[in-house]
Amino acid sequence: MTDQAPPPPAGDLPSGYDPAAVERKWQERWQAEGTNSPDLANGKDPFYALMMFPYPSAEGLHVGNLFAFTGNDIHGRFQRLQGHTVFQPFGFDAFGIHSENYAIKVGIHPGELIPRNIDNFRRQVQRTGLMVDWRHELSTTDPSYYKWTQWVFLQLYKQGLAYKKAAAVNWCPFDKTVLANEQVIGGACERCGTMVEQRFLEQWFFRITDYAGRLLANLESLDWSDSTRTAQRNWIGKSEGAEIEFVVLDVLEFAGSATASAGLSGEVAVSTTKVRVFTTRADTIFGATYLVLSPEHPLVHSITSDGQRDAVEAYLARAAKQDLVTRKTSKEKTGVFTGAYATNPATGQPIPIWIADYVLMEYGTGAIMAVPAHDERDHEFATIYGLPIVRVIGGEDAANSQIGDAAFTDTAHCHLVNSERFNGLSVEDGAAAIVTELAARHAAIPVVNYRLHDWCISRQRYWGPPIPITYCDACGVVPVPEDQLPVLLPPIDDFRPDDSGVSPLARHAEWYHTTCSSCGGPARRETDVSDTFLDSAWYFLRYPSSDRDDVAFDAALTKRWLPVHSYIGGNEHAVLHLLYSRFVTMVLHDAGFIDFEEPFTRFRAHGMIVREGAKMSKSKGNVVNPDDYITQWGADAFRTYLMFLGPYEEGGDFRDKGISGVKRFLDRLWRSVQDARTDGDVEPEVQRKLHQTIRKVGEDIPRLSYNTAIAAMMEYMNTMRSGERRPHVDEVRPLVQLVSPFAPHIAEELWSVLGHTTSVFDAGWPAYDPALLVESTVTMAVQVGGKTRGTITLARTGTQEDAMAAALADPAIAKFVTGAPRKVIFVPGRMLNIVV
RNA sequence: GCCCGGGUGGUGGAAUCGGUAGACACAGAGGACUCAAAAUCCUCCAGCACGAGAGUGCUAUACGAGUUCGAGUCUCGUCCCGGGUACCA
Repeated sequence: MTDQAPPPPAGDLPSGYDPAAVERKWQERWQAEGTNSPDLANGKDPFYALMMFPYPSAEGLHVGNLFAFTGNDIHGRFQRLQGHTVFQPFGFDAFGIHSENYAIKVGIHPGELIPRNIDNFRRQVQRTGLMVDWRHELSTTDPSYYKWTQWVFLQLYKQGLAYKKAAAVNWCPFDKTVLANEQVIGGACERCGTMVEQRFLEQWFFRITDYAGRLLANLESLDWSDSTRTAQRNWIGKSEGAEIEFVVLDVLEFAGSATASAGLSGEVAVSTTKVRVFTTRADTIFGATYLVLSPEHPLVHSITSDGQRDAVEAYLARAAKQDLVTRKTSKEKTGVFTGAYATNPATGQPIPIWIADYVLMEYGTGAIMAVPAHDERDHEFATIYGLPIVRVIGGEDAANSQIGDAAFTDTAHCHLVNSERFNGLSVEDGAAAIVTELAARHAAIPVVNYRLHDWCISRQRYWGPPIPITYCDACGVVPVPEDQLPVLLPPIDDFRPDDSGVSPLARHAEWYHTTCSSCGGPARRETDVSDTFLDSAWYFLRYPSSDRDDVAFDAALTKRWLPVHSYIGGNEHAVLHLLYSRFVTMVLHDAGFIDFEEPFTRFRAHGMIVREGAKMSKSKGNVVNPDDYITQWGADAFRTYLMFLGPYEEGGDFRDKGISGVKRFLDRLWRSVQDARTDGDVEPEVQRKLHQTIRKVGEDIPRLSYNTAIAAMMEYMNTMRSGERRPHVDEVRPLVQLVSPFAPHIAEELWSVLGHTTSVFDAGWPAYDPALLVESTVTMAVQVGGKTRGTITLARTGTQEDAMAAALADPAIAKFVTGAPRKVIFVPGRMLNIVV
């Protein structure tokens, strides 16, 4: 192992502090006394402190997991010290392709592997001393959990929000499996390197797009990290524009002259075929010189002219074979002419209709009006294929210049040109006026489009909850009745995917063939399992009710504990997990199961930790193993160090030697309690610093500013123990309380040494006295002409005159005051600036 | 490309409202204690210049402008690093 923790402080515990013994003792006691298990039904002031549950990998807990959990634990413990009943549950997100692929690799069934991994994770988390209520532990792979995941599916189905449609998936012909987008590297399968193809398979989808508007609008009122809200906003991608109809010209009468657009007029009949396009730039319609359809567009075959048919078919075949990732990332523009024309409704002129794969079927209408003068992609395409480029937007001083090598995409302070009666209008007014006029002719309609797609939840895989649907020849699609849940995942020895493109579940004949719950006749089970994102889209609802087998979640408990008061997790889930959770919550709200529609009142994203400036990875061999550090330094020191190494929401740099500073602090705390005296009085200077520290730590923790809270406690320690000073017990006791969220075991131990018989976490939070915070004199900076030249000490209530007198009395300052001050700026208690 | 973060000593990082830049800690140097070491405690620790010294001056928060009595903090432009996203019409 290259990632050895540095040696622990040598010697034989000079301070008497033995973290291993202390931590074992208190973990056992918490367990025995149920310290971390709140009374969910009656506890006052509920506070639900949730962290994102982990995927239990075989490698064990990553230090990044612990960083996340510890930050949540500190926040939860602090809330408890403020008088809340805090519920901090823990669970495992253990279904999915990662587990399955790993199981295939090592040749052990996931049903055997996962419980092992979970045991190891639980052991590691427990060692860390999190205030977790283990009575409510859950695993998504447990039938008593996924029974209710299937129930959630049925609720969406009942609401008409689950439907089936054919959709493209990545298919590796060698591995005979469906791949997620992230498993396709440069068009090839990440495992075997075979070029990936696309296949169309029937898949189950959730209509999350129906909720796009609400998911977007609610973001405004959520107390979430701004970066997370922005990411969601961008992902939903609202864009306002218009759908415009272009009537296709009937060219049958002159097959063979497909390229001669000049010869079109007068000889063509107007057909009833119309192409609908979506555009956000209706103002540029006079510059729309051609249309482009996506290769999958339904009109492609019917409008293609005989002369172009071979070329079009060839293009479609090539597009169909290409994998999804390559198609979406490749920037080269390719396309083919259909031979058909449509009338530009603004100019009345015929324009050619092309097919190109840069137009995506799943967005908008799958067709665009191309304006090469003002859109980069259209410009590139038009340049390659020699299509006309007509400028219709003028800038402030470039109104008449030609379009050169690049599209002109500015809109601010621009106006329409070459657009007949719309000339001179601003971009915004022009778009509105054109849409209004086309709408009057029934050729356009204002439309809002979202980038967000419906959520594909089908996985042609083994390791997931079966989708609770059956197919009956007589009754069609029949959902499994709720009282027949769960549909158990059958044990299958060979769970590898095969060439068929359907889930391995289809090979289990006994399971696959069932009876129709509606007519009693023969039926077949749906063989797809659901996406792991569905498992995690509702788990927060399950935690408080995890011991209930008759309902997914108890109504009263849910009302009491949800929405989640505080949710902490990584920004890598900023979009999908959080969005899906919000969606499922909204649906359950609309179905009347819960009375809130947003699951997480407050969300904060934590940062990432790196090690010695480099990202941690197995291949670099620089992964921090929490077990090593906890063994050598103790969980308390490890937790506190993780929180000290940088701002929690930004992450930090784990430097191996840094932990010694935190350990020294805990050693010093230990000795301070042993050395504390009960005679005499507290010292006013120390007392003031104490009260300042209580305030600072109490303000920093809710802001997740853990690193500065720890620094403040260290500062206080330096004051209290300055020069081996023997502290008064009243100076030490509150510090034990302040430290307790960070280093809970040592705090409990010292709290009991100080004579308390109950948990420090039931002792409340120390109060500070505002009157004791202020000092009678203040040190103020004195500037001359804006440059700091010295300081003066002044009574707190000192006036500007006092300050001036004191400043001028100091020759080091006075020497810069060369003449009568032109201006004096005085900020009471802070600074004085003399401008000469 | 676009969208978010970020850039401060040898290092990780402080500076909450525009008001003494570098808290706290690591590393380093020196000292006390000790036969010695460890542990502990104390002192020093941005750069440059001048000074025997106490000290004094100047320059410093990626770079360049700007606003202001005063900018790490606000505005504009540029560069670099990290994360997310990818032809979204």
